[in-house]
Order: sequence, then structure tokens, then C-alpha cells
Amino acid sequence: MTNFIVPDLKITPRTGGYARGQDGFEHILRSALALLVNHGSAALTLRRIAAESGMNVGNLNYYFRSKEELIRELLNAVISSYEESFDEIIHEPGATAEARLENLVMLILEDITTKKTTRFFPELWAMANHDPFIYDRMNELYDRARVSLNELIGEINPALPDDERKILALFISASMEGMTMFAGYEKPWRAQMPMLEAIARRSFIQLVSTLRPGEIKGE
Amino acid sequence: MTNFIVPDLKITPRTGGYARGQDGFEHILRSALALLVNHGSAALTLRRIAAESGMNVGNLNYYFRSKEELIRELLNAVISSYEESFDEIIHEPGATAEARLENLVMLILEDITTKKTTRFFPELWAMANHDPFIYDRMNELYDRARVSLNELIGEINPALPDDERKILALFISASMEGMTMFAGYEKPWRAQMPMLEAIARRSFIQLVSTLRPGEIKGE
DNA sequence: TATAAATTAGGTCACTTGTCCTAGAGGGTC
DNA sequence: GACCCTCTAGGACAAGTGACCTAATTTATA
Repeated sequence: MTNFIVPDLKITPRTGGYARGQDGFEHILRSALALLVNHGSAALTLRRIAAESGMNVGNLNYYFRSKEELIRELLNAVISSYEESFDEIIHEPGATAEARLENLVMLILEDITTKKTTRFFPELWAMANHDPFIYDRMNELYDRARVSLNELIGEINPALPDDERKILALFISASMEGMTMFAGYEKPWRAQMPMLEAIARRSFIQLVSTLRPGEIKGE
Repeated sequence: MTNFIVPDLKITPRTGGYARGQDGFEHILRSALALLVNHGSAALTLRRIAAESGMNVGNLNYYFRSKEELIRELLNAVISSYEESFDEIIHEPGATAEARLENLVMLILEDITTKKTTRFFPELWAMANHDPFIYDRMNELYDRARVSLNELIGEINPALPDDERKILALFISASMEGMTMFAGYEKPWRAQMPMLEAIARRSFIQLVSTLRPGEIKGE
């Protein structure tokens, strides 16, 4: 199993400015992320971010017009990093489609046990409930994350129509996200994650390969 | 399918005091919950809570020593309500154990589409990451929520040892929780929840009834 | 080295936060 | 009706918040 690690941030370089400015920009976002992960969204004040990054409060205002813009840039950078990583996962090796699906499940569940992922996503979910911008950006992320899942389902069970495939992919993705609060970093079931992975692989494969077209819509 | 609705709060009556005081106490918590659900944890300021409940800021301090105590009382009241409801679900009718498991899955997934549940739990998960008290209380809730799940798994698949049963129950519970961000209230897949329910029922029943002892631990 | 642009530090501003204090109004009991 | 306990309103306080302004410093380039 390859060690799959999602980088903290994916920042699109600014146009113009010195190298120092680019460093400062990244350093601020990195400090903000550290605060969010270690102390929650309540700790995301300009003064704490400034202190964490060894900068002055006024200087943050030079890089970001407002606190809101800073937070949006932060979330965007973190989310972009996940998107890039998921795009890479698509090309993970594996003999059969089943094997590749199992790999994908493993990689995602491993990532969930990361401190960053365990702490970041619940904050994201909570924010998405009351901020339309974050709501949209979050859904973009998960849409991208399900692309490879959709493809694998299509390979394993070609008879399944596209819309049912999509719902199945959502079910699998959502199921894995749900493990975060229970088997994530420093969570009570963290040590049982390997067994949860085994259950997930078995259950998902079984589900994908045996579901008949129209079966979901019946009843 | 019975209309299963979890009450907003479960408050243990205070000792001493007038009826008016009890009303005020509940009214404050109810207003705080409304703010949390409608505007997020950032809106939980004493002044907004006071305004929402038509009270004075200083008066909140009469009922609650501090803001922290207010929030703890709030979360405790909401969580207690869920616990009580889950205890009742155990006795839901159903011919076979399979049928009762299906019922349970349906009830939980229906509840997830509620505005209160969709909005409250992500806030809870986020807070639990940085507050040990909330962390413990949250795990108590889910421990209780899995009790009936454990029993049903035991009935359906008696050969499965207790520890594997527990992990299986966790997997199922976590899977359902994960639907919150995607098919909850006002979420993009809300309309597809019936199909997700169908997938969940089928998948969970299949999993519970066919898992062999030791299968999880292998590999 | 001189110059202009980019970056930084420090301070001020109006506003909001949680906490505390005090005077008074409301309610039950003798 | 007199009394005590319960509840309420209003304001004051220090500390913290995001936004903004200005002067100084650093950097790349001619």
C-alpha cells in the first residue's frame, strides 16, 4: 500500500510581487490552517493568525482585503489540494476494477485517520451549513472525488444505468466520510480502522457487483 | 412508517424555583438551539441569545454561570433527547429481526433529513474536536444509539462474536451519519434519500447476515 | 547607487464580546 | 398585607474583534 498523503495546501501563484510576498502569502494560510486544525474555527482571529505566522496584524490586511477573504482562500487552497490528490488516485494501479476499488477505499479511509482530515472536514461541514460559498466549494470537491468511483462502478457493473451508478457512488463516499468522527485521528475507534476497512471493502464490492438495474427505485 | 420525530430538548427539571424560572430556563436553551441551527456556532453570543429569547443579557447570567455552562447545558439537553428517542426505537415493531433492522435504518435516515439534525450534528462534530467535555458526551450518545443495532445484529447473525458485532454496528451507524452532509436538509442529494435508504437497507442486511466470524480480522 | 514598487510594523478606531454589579419587579407563603 | 426568595432589567467594565491609516523598511532593477 503506497503512502498516500494529501499536501496541506495547493496555492495558485500570484501574478507580480516578490518571492518574499509569495512566501508570506503561503505562510499565512499555513498558519491559519494550523490554527483551524489545532484549535477550531473559533481560534481563527486575525491576531492569532498573525502571531502564529510571526507577522503583524496590519500586514494580514495587505495580503487579504478582509478576514472573510482570508478564510475563503484558505478553504480553497485546502480543498484544491484534495481535488488534485483525488485526480491522481484515478491512475492508481490494480489488476481488476474490483482491486482498484478496494485500493481507492483503502486510500480514502487511511486519509481519514490523518489529523488534518479528521479535524478539517467537520469544520468544513459546519461552515457549509451557513455559508453559500463554502457550501458550493465543498460540493465541487465531493463531485470531483466521486468521479473515479463512478468509473469503477461502471466497469464492475456495466448494466447499471448512469443515474443509479451516481447514487451508489454517493452512498459509498458518504459512508466513508461518516467514519471520520468515530475512527479518525484520536477517535475512540481509531485502532479498529483496519477492520472497518475490511468491512467497507467487502460490503462495497458486494454491493456494486450485485445491484441490479432498477432495484433501487422499486418498492 | 411511523412519523418519528426527536423532540428538540430533554431538560431535567430544576430543584426549587418558580414555574416561571423553569420556563425561562427552557426558553433560553430553545432560543440558543434555534440560533445554532439557523446561524451556526458563531451566532451563539449571549446578546443574540438574549435577543432571541426576549430577555436581557444580564438575566442569562442568572440562569447560567457562564457562556460555557449554557452551551454545555444546551448540548446536553439536545443529546439527551436523542438518547431517549433511540431507547424508544428499540421497541419498534417488526416481524423479523431483519424487518426491525430495516425499520431502524429508515427512522435514522429520515431523521437525518430534518433541519435540526442536519444542522446540529456537524456543529457537534466540530466542537467535539476541541472540547473534551463535548467529545465525551458525543461518544456517550453514539454508544447508546448503537445498543439496539448491536442487539439486532446478534439476532440476525448469532455466530458473530461480540466484538465483531460492535464494529459492524459502528460501520453501519457511521455510514448513515455520513449521509448528513449530502442528503440532509437542503442538501443536493436530499431528493434521492429514498434511494439511498433502499441501498442502505439492502447493503446492511446483506452484510449483517452473511459476515462470517473472523472474516474481518483476516488478511 | 538611485528609484519605485512591494512588504512590514505599529497604532487607532468603532464595535462586540463575556462577566459582573445593583436596583427593582414579580410570586408564593405566613 | 408583610415578608423572603426568585427572577428581571439596565448598565458598566476590561478585553478582544476586524478594519483602516501611515511611516518605515526591504527588494528588485535600471
